[in-house]
Amino acid sequence: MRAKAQKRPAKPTRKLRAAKEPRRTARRGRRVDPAARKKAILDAALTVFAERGFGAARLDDVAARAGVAKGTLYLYFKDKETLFEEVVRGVVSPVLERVSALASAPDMPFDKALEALFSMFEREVLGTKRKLLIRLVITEGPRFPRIAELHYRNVVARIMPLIQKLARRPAARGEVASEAIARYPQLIAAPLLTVVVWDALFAKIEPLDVAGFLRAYRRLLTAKPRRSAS
Amino acid sequence: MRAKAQKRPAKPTRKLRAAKEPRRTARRGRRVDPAARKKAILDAALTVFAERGFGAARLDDVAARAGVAKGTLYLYFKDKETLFEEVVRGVVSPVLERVSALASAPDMPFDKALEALFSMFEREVLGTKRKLLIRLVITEGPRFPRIAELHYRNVVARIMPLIQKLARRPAARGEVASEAIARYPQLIAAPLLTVVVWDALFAKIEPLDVAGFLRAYRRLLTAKPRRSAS
Amino acid sequence: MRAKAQKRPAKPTRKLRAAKEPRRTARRGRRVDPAARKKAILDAALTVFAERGFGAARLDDVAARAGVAKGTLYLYFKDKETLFEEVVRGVVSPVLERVSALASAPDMPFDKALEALFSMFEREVLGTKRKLLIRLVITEGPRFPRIAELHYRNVVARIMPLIQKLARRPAARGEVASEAIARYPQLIAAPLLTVVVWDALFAKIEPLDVAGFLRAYRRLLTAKPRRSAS
Amino acid sequence: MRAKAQKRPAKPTRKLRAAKEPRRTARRGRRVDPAARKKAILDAALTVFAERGFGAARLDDVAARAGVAKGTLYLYFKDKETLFEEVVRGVVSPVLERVSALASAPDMPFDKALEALFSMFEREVLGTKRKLLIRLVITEGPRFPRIAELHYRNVVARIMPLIQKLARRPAARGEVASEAIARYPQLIAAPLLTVVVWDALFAKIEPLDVAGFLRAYRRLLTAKPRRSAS
DNA sequence: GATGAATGAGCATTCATTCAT
DNA sequence: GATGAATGAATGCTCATTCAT
Repeated sequence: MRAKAQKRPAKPTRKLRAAKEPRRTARRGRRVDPAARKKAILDAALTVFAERGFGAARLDDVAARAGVAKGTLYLYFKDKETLFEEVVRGVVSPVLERVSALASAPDMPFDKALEALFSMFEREVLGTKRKLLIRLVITEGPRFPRIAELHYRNVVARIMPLIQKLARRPAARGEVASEAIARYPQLIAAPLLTVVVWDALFAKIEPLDVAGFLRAYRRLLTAKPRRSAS
Repeated sequence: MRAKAQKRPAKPTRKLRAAKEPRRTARRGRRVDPAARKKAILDAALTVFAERGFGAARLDDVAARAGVAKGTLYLYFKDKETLFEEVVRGVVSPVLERVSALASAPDMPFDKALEALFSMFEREVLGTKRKLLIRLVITEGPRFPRIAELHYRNVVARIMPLIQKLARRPAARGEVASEAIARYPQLIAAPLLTVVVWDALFAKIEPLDVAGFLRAYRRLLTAKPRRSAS
Repeated sequence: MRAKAQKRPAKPTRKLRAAKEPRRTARRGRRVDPAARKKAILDAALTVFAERGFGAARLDDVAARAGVAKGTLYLYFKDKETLFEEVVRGVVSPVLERVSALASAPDMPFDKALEALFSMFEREVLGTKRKLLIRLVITEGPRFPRIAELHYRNVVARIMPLIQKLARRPAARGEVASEAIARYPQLIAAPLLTVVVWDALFAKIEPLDVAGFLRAYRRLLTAKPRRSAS
Repeated sequence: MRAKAQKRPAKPTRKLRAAKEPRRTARRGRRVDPAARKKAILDAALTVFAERGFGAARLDDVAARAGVAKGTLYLYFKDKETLFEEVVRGVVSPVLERVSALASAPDMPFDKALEALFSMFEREVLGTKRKLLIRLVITEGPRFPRIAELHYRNVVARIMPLIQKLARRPAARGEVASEAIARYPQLIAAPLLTVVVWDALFAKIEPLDVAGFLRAYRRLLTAKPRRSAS
């Protein structure tokens, strides 16, 4: 009996209460712009997913927070996974454009570029719900290879070359880190990651002076070495 | 997401013991040392929690991997959360001793100390299941304030002063980073965190030369500035 | 994001109420023989499936009727479909043996064999819950090709040759129907089907004298024609 | 059961109208005749109900197949049950007239009448969607007493007397079955039921020669006994 | 009249926890 | 002490029904 009969997404199983099932209510549609509603759901979902992780997040909570009925979620997203994916996708893209803009700035000196990059991060990521996304990706990435790949392709694979380009500009020559950064662009991510993680875990116990920390890191990257280090 | 988490042999609808089959009567061979059994459970739990996160981890899996019955878990741990906390606690402590040892080394130069610290990390953390713990804490910390605090107290609050002490030694004076590190010991954690996260997310897509990356980072920290930093 | 991550039967989604989820009760196992319990579930399921059809049947009802918790069903059956299949399978097999016995009876005259067959049907099928199964198969067969096939293989393909064998025995020669039955063994099923359907639909409105009806049918089959019919 | 019921194009998460796209403003071309629309819905519903059974049938599918919006169904029918009942009612009536015509034919010999009746059945029922209705009634009748009653009153209670009348005509005297049929008009239904069920379940595995089968059955009914039946 | 977005009750299935053996 | 069968709360998803447009 591995029948499978005809194909149907979920279950052939359902309903029929025989004869007099009441079938209740149904409030009216709030007549909201669908795009706005979709955004509300995505926002709510980002928060809930970030708070509890994909697995533990309850769509009931997402719906409640978005101010819609549970079933409405399924009008906009096929299922929990799809919702999750769209949350990830949606949060990332706007930032990417900013980064690209930076990289194409004609001849900004390396330290200026770094400063711009880091402060953009502070403003656009740390200052918003986007920082939740980063932890979410760290958290769920390994269990959802697609999420990791998506991020690699959309974020990592795009930002790293930009960083390398910056680091190799003539203006950067002679700074301690330019060579190292060109080879390990992860050096740029390291402090940002650290800030996000520290903030999530220890902010309440001992807040970190984010701006100071990032400034200190930038100095490391742009210092001029005496001779050659090590 | 089509992500369906780990592969496990499709649970085969437990075969009912043919009603009156003998039942391998006795306790089962040798009486296992309770401490060993507890350790087996903790080991299994670390793996399972790391693979799936706290929420998605199933105690069935932990029990199976530890080779005990599900009920047995409850003889050793009050509940899933307690087990989780003990996992975290148990993994961390051994490393701490190593770090303390480092810090008390009489007058190791800063760069040597850093090298020792990083390579200890490579060996004792990245090379073992302990790296799983780090992601686990990043992942679950915010949802388990106790875990975060525990970590802060046991790890962060102990290691940071050591680092600061190292960074302030006379031998470190004159290196670009010494001042910065003394103020932001998180600078030491940054590359380690980065390695752990990169490895978990992108290792398969584009592996990172961990040793090289850490070496490069160390160079940043120990470079001698030309005049003054910044 | 068609990730699919690692394979896992159902959903990677679950649990984690963060920290203090009560987790309640849990009555004791009734210490019933597993085989008996399985039978109780199958019995309950037959009734419920027959009452409402596969789709509309609620496992809650099955569990309640079997006197077990809902989760217990899943200890014995992988899912609703599997339960359904086992219900079908379980009900049919005992009857088959009876039929085979009939067919192997040395040289019972055709009319005796028919009488035995029909009265066996009355006793073993109409008089029991097995009659529910027949309607269930009619009802769900087309939507569950596996059920139909299963039935064909296990019931139809086994009974039809027996009937043909009976109809071709020398003792049957000369009776109106022997030739027809050999060619269309469905002739034997026709009255039985009719009884089952009539009973299910109209018994309350106008009961059918089943024994009389079947006797009348048998007479048709065993009458001796004057010359040749038609 | 792996059975997943009918195949339907995986519902593609309704594409939201791009927020302010024109909206094909007007009513949509020609105003359709309400009666025609009702008929379209009933036709669609018969198909869908027959394919999946009442419980598993989805009004979404009915609406789609009828080419109307889901809400429109409720302009024509109070609810799913009412729709179901009207489907049943609507399909049956036309056939009844044919049957009555048969019965009132002055003195058609019994075997002719039978032949006419059976071939009418082949043509008007088996050859059309009406055969779906029969299975539907068998399937859902017990759960919808109204449906069963309706059928009894409209079909059974009307056809049976006709058959009895035929069977009692002088022309039928002397045939094996005439007496039996007069007493058990279900004898006439038996082969028809059998054909419908066999066709639904086993047609693909082993098709039945319907015409041959019905002819053989008619011979049984019209054979002349040698002496006296049994 | 038509529409279809929104609603929310309903149900299959999972899994932490208990407890009789 | 150990076991694992049994429990039942929890949650993703479906779909009949409503109602603003």
